[in-house]
Amino acid sequence: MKKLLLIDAYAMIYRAYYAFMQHPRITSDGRNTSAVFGFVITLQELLKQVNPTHIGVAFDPKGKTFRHEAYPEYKAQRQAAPEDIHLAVPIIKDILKAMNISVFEVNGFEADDVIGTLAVKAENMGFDVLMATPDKDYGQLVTDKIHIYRPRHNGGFENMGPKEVCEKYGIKSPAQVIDILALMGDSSDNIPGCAGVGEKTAVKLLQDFGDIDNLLQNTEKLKGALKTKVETQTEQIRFSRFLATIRKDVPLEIKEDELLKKEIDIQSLTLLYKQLEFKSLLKGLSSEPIIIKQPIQQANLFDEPQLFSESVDITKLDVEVKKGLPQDAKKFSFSLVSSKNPFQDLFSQIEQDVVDVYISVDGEIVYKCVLDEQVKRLYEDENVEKIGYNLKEDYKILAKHGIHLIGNLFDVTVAHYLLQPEQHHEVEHLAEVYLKKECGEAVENKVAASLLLRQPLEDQIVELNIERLKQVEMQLISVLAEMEMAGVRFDTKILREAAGDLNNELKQLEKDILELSGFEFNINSPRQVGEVLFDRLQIDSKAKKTKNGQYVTSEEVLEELQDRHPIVGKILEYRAIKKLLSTYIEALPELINHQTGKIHTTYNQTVTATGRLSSSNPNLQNLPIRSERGKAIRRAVVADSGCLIFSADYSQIELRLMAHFSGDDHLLQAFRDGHDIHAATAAKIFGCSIDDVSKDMRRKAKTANFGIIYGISAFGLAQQLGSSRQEAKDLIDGYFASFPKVVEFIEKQKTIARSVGYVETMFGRRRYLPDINSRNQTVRSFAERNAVNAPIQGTAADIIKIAMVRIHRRFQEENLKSQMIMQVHDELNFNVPEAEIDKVKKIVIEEMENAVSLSVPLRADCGSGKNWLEAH
DNA sequence: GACAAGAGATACGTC
DNA sequence: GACGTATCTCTTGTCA
Repeated sequence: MKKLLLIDAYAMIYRAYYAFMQHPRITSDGRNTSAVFGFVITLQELLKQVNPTHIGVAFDPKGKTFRHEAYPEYKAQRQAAPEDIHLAVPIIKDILKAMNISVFEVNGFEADDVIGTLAVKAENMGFDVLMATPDKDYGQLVTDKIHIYRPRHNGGFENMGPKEVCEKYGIKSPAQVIDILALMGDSSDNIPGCAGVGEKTAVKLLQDFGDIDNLLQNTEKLKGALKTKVETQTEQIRFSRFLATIRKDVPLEIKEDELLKKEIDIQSLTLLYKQLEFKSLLKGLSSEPIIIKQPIQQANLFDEPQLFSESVDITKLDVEVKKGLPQDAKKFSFSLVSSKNPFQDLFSQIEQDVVDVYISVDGEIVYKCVLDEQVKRLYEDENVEKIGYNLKEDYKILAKHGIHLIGNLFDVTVAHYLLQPEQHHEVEHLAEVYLKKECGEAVENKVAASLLLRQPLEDQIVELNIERLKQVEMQLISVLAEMEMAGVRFDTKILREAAGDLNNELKQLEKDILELSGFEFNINSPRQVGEVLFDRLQIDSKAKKTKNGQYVTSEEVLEELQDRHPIVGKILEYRAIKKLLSTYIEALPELINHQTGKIHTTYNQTVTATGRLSSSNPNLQNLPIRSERGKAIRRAVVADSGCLIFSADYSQIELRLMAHFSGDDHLLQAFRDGHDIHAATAAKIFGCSIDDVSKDMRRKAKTANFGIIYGISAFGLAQQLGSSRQEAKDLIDGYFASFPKVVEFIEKQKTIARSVGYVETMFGRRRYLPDINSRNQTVRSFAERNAVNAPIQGTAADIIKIAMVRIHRRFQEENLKSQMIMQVHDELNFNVPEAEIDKVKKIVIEEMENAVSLSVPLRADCGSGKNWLEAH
């Protein structure tokens, strides 16, 4: 198989150069080598991943191209390339020469055109072609045999064939990329496009008309402003298409043996790398290890520069380490930071010297060192406590390098989260508050600050008597890191099929809605929907408005108005489908990591006011489950081959906590007897036996139970029930009469909050409620509801965190391959090899149900299946 | 004055 | 009650 890798040199150089903007690479004599270094790293990564048989690199020539001749403004707005890039180009060419890689540069043509021509010729000669470039314009060249290899922001590359290109824009053939660009324009290339037309409109026009020629011949079919825009800019659109078209007929010969990947000239390359001070790259060239002695960086920490003026040889670290270990491990605490590394954006596989490791042993001197065996030994020493900030990120980066961060962790952001959950937790901020010092952005300062912050934070933790909670949270850091790394597998086929169906439905609905209304408007705009429904169609004379004078068009409002006009139901359905498509079905596949094939969410440990986790990028804690259509998404969450998804969730944990906290006899008894809690609640409120509870009674009781936990008002309850305020009030009165101790608990919480200004969970996690004595009733009521809800929601969070830590430990102890992959507040999900199912089930249920002892039993339900939906 | 980036609103998915 | 994300729309910042 002949495989040709073509690289757009400038595009890659720019990308690499800017990736280093924050922390440029400067040689000892002051040269900025970021562009060269970044390019070489990218090249190595490409060679490693693609393993091509043939390779070529294309440069843009100096001077004008045929596009400039036709259009003087072409790329005119572009700033001149930074001097460092100019200087980098000849060096990069030297490196390529030493690597025996052919360079192409054709006067009058850009690199795109050269690559386009080479790609087509090579395809005809039987090559598979990969074009390495971040530039989206290349999409037009893609065929079955010619793909784009596009660097991803989170590292790695995305292989884009015709399918991916078409999916990206929602078009039918890659050639349409030209028309998209011609319509929407491209500000970086100064392709004018059609003013007022962006990507969305361009795609829509192409879906309707196929191509630009057809569009321009049929402009009478367009309406309104869009019609005017297109008709007045016909020439510009045609010309934009000319500019956007990559040429495939550049006069150049393609010689197979020139492209052939050859041996590199190690001698020349070694010389170049030495001049450039590329230590890690040099290391990769020779088989002999190169010992690097690096002076620590100067740092002006807390305006005491004299501490840092002396250069300390890194080998001194060796001495320090031995001195501190292991007799007096406590004294030797240090911090590691690498989370803000600019390289993370570019690569997931990070070169050795790219991870900056900063270590401090006393909060004064900070060592910058190389990630070597010695450092690895430290990290993996369980007797050494690791202090830092955002340790979860560090844990993951180190894991990529085969280093396992073990021993006690102390993350200052997590510690502060326990003390002041709703404040900022950035080290910079903490340094100001607790150390009264400016810390700034510099990593070395933040490292030192972390170390100095440990004691004051620890003191406060002891003062609040929440050491246990601290221990749980600190142990949770590595559990979460492992979960994030494990990732969640999605079956993209299921998502694609769902996307197809739903897009068709959406299109039909859009058509219906616009027809029914008789107006052209954007259904995605709540404002426009409101205007159409209430101003034009006048379906409700006393429509509610928001504080900004806009009509309210929420689901809740529209449901009330369904009978007034058939358009209302259609809009609701449109919104439901649009939500599924844009938030889940179309967004999730984009987040799949190409190396692992999985989605790696981030669990935020220091975000919520109550102690819950949150999940982002994507949020896996709000994947649909209630609607039938939405279930397809959970069906797409699948196990690895040979594995099952195992799911376990706490049954009614919050109501059980209410029973425990309030000590209400009926609630306690109902849980001890294992009754259906909502039916039991209904029986009590309505004064009948549990067998006589009707569906409607149960529904009301269930709503009341929710209301109690959330502390919602009679008004809110009425909304939930869809009943009158009086009826809701009667229900609440009935509830309170039936469960007097619940009332007592609620009142007690409010009293506590009023007197001390905060409430606590069972484990002492605090939530401060400064508004509890506000004279504004709305504000005060909100705080009062928090006084009830926070301890319940927060204790539930504490409990599941304890369970997670214990389960993770048990998995390790018993050498299981099973992985915890998701947490959804009261539910844990696992990827489990089939042979381990029974063991896992036993461990998980045992640890969840025994995480804490309450006056009611804690129950966890579970199930397993090939996908998440089945496991429920 | 045009465009991009950011902020705020609105709506809606979950527990 | 607790979240995060998509989208629209308006405001603010940047640059010519």
